[in-house]
Amino acid sequence: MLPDQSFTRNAILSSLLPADWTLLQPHLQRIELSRGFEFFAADTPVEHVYFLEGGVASIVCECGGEEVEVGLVGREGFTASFMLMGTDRSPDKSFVQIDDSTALRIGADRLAEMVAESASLRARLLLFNHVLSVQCARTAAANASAEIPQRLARWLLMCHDRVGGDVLNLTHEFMSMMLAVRRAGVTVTLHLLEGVGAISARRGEVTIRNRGKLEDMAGEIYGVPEAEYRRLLGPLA
Amino acid sequence: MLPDQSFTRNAILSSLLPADWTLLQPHLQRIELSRGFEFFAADTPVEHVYFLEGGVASIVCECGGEEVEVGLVGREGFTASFMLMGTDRSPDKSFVQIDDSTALRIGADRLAEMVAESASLRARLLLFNHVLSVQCARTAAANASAEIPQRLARWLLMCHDRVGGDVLNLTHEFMSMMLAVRRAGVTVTLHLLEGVGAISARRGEVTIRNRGKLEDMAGEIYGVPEAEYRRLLGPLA
DNA sequence: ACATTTTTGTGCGATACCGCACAAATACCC
DNA sequence: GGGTATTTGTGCGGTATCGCACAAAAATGT
Repeated sequence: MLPDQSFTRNAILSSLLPADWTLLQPHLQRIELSRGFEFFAADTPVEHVYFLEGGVASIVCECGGEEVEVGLVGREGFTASFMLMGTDRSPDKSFVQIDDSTALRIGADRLAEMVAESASLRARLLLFNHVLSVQCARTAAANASAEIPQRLARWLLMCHDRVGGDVLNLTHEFMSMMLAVRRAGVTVTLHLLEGVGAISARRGEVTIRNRGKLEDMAGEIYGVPEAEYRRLLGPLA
Repeated sequence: MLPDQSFTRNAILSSLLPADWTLLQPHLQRIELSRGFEFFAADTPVEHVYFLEGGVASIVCECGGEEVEVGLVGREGFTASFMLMGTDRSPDKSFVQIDDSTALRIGADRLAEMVAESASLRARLLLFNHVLSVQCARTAAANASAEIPQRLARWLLMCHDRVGGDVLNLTHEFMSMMLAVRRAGVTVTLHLLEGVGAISARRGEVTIRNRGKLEDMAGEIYGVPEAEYRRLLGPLA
């Protein structure tokens, strides 16, 4: 059966008013996430909204043949937040980046109805959308002015924030696509981070060894969206 | 006195339902925009929301000493759209980039009340917020993968879309800050665009001569947010 | 008319990153 | 256990962009 509110690891769901939870709960369905699954496609009506309980979802722009990541969501939020704005689609797309987890999903139309009814539910979800906007703005700034080591450190930190442990299953190739840099550039930068003792890397796997050092490496480009989340939605349980 | 709905050049206001216009109209105040005026500051409660009737507002991140533009708004929208998400502040800031125009402003608190009351008003404003998010995402992608000529062409097009005529009053220094590139880089790139016949430039002034050529130069990185605007909010009058 | 400030043109050496290419290492499959 | 596919390590030449610096040109002030 479906979990009690206190037993989902999704931070938004578990912070809802009991009344709003009661509204949603009957329509939630637990789904196993698998690598590469698409939450929504570009310019296509979205079917479900997913409240992740772990793992990471990427939001990417397809732009000139390549895909560039513009957002990252985990159990602190949910996918397809644009549906709160009154559109059923977006020019971006989103997919599972790190799996090994579940999500609770609900039909997008159904959620839209409930959001229209309950102002408190709406308010909670809109706050997360704001945080996601801030994250995207910071990504734009980082892409314009930061160098690869800073950007990669920031990106690893954002993944680490959303995954249970310290081990991230990622290939260099994949990271290079997300940051829109050369694969070989990722390889040498990972060696740099390894040399400082911030991480250790093996085939298809990055392990966070020292968050502090990663944060030092990222500098000012990491932290603002995270602080905004805590300010508006509270600390992650 | 204040204008009739059909006489404001702001596209959002003039597309509102008459009932919503009646709600807002008594609280709107017309303001002359002057270069550098701040619509909102970082991490500071916003006082007013401005519906521009011309000119351009920049939204920028302050990040590591420098300012990077992450959004651009003109008479097609309004400032401080984050207030729709239930927050009174944001880590970014916004100011007048191109003046010579007016705006209709309303107290942010008052607008928040009205948005809470009127679902139709809320819906209209939220749609613009979505388009702004798409713009920001595209900016993030462009910053990651496009070169200066493409980025500058895109930026000039976005300004051109929002300003009445073909003349933009801008210094190289200012454009270099917005794109987070070297001032000298802007100078040579403007010469490049001039060489192709896309623009002509004089001290503190860029004139658009051939939009088509600018669009060719920008390529795929221009156009998606603009199409999303037309899809959801219709063509600009 | 002259001095001052702002803006633009231009050049030079450094460097971060690219595209490409290929070998080595590691996982996978039959 | 041997072949295949994937992932990673590494190097080389090319280029976009940087940081800096300085002079020319254009506006501004008195």
